[in-house]
Amino acid sequence: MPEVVQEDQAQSLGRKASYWRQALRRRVLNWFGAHARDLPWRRTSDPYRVWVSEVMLQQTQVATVVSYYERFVARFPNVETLARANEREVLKLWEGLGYYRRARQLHRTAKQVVENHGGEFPSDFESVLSLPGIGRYTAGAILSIAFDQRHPILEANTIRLLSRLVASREDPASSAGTNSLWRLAEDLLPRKKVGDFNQALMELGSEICSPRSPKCAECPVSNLCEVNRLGLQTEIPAAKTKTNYENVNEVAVVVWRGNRVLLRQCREDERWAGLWDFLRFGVSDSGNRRRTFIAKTVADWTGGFDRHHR
DNA sequence: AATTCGGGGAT
DNA sequence: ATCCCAGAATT
Repeated sequence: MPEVVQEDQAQSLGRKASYWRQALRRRVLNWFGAHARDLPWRRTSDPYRVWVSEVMLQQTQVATVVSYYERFVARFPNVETLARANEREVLKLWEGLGYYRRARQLHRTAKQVVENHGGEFPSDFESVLSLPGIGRYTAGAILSIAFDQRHPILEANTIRLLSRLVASREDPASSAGTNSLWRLAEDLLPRKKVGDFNQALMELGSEICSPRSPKCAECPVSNLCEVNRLGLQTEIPAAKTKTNYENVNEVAVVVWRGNRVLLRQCREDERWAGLWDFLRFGVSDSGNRRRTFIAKTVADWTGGFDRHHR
């Protein structure tokens, strides 16, 4: 019976995947137990402090955050003291960290927590997610670390780690790539010690599974890792497509006739496709031939003003 | 989907 | 020099 055979294969694959996940959870957690760095925010499960650390750590390296975090929670030991502070002082303690919107939103959120949640940091996902400056990553991190709730996380370290574990060729920056990584992160979660597990993945990504030359020889999950098996560490994840900025010198010519102004509609194959613009010229080449060309083009367009204007 | 927000660490 | 960092919000 084909159906029975298919069922057996599916069950077999399911058992394999289940074994793989369990082995991975166990090894990741054991490794973390032995190698976790002693970071100040790991000495507490106070949701307020976990929250402060997570916001400070957004796009900011651990080494940079430590001293800022310690100074901040010393001055504002709980959500009430932060809510009562004035914004200038909060910003002053943030000075040098960058992304200053985070400080303002942290302050706003503290006030909201006092106002709407009786000063107790909310513990349900939707409430936390709705707070200013808290997205899917930060909400999952706070709830898993502070309350051991079963929420996945996905950020710089685990994007790299998970992409390599399954040798994903998808671009992690694309929405499809991001979606499959979130799904994987969710599949991997253990039932207990979720916060430890999430932190362990990040620690592993940061300390072992580094961008350029990952230390696979020291990695506790190297023999569960598809990239390691294939030797594709330098290929995966795909390099970020860097936005290239080119300096452009342009001159725009504004031609008036009465209360009307001359515009042209950009071709589909140029920048501002389909949009209306002044006559615009690159001036990287400022030689005479270029000037002649510009003068002639302006004359042509000006001559046809009545046909082309809008 | 692409940009913006930033200062500093790692290579 | 260049890449990258415990992302979120906006357009």
